[in-house]
Amino acid sequence: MKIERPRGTRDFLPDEMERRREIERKMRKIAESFGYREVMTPTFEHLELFTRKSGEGIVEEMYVFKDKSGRDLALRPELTAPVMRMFVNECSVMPRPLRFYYFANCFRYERPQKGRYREFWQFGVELIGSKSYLADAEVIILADKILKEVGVKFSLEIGHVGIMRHLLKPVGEEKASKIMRLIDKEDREGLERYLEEIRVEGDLREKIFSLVELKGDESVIDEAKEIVDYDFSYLERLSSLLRDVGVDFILNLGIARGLDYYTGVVFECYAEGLGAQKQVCGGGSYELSSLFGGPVTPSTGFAIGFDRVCEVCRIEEKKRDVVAVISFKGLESHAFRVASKLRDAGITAVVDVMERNLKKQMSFANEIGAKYAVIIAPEEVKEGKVAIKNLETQEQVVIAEGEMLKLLKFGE
RNA sequence: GCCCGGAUGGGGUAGUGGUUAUCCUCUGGGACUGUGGAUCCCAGGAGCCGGGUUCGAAUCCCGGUCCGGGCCCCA
Repeated sequence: MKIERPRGTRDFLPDEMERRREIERKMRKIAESFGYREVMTPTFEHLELFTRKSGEGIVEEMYVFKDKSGRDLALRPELTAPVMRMFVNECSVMPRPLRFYYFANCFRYERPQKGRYREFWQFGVELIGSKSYLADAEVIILADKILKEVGVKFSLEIGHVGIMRHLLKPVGEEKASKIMRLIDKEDREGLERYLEEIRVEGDLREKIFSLVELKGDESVIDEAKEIVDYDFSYLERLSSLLRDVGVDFILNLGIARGLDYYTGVVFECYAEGLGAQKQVCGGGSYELSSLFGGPVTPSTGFAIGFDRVCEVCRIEEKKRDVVAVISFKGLESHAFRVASKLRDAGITAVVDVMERNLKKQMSFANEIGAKYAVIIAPEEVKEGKVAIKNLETQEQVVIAEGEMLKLLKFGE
């Protein structure tokens, strides 16, 4: 009986891997051009790292296990918490701000769907240590640039959870959090019911519903000012800066987060063509450091759903040029030696390992899309020469082995 | 966790409660031991798993698994 892949996991064949690596390479390059440096954290962590951040409820959606000493561990469901743990543990004296990026697989125990897998990849950044709107601006510009550069069609929505939190101050923190969660879920009926339950009525109730509906260009800030007495200059300066540098976005004051550690600006990117799982990027400013035993450290970051990007973006894989080294029976060692020379020169060279006849070797070279065949034949070997055939033009020349590199030209 | 639809060689498929499961493609070999894409020949390889109904099940029924779509969730 065959053994199948576990549910929600995927195999990636060479064509697809080349494409994924190409997309990954572009993302890395852009992040690095902004001064972000790669970090890596463990594939599994103490369960508590994630429950402290997101609550006990998420245990249901994680791969949780005990190790042989009975420790509760979990495969990472995301990377912000691990990166912040690392920051608290080992980065306390590094100059601020810190610019980190990561590209790694994550695991969630959820029902697989289009664009949702149990093992999936996230590309993300964390900009740690600045409370300025400039930090949010940089991170948004970076996310925007990456998605544009890989050819994703998306819309960017920016909100600010501080505004709603300010409005909700009178109801107390706990109730405010619950309200934020209901807003995040877009559960308007549930919100209605809850507000009734805790007897939030009249003016405040109206204001909550009005604020949630505010979505559009910067004019929504003026409308919001009518609703809540809050310092909007942060959002105004951010909006203005983003416009100045050519980032397209809309403001959506209805964006909330179900979790309490988001502190200010939050943003999301939605792509077309992904069905229900259309969010390709989510981010915002947060404060997790103190939750993990470090000093209060304002941070901002985002995570891109790499697999979703791969599904909708335009990037094609880069095919490697290949040279097939073909030899007659008895000349295999020559073939291996010639192949080795080509490889040393940076060329991908494949030799026959099937002990096939010449015709089959040629046929195979053709099938794998080799551009050249270097043919090792008895007559030429005697004179220290090889035959080089261009498989596209069918031209063939005999040349001294030492000269062969000159004839192998690849388009670029 | 819930709802809907699927599952036949590696890929794509046909078919019917009853001999040896169809075709295409593919893979390996040969025709063809100094040269690729063509052709021909030979070989290889399949009814998701478990249970039930039946003289007989790949086919009908039930359960599970996996895939696709949707809900929930989405840190």
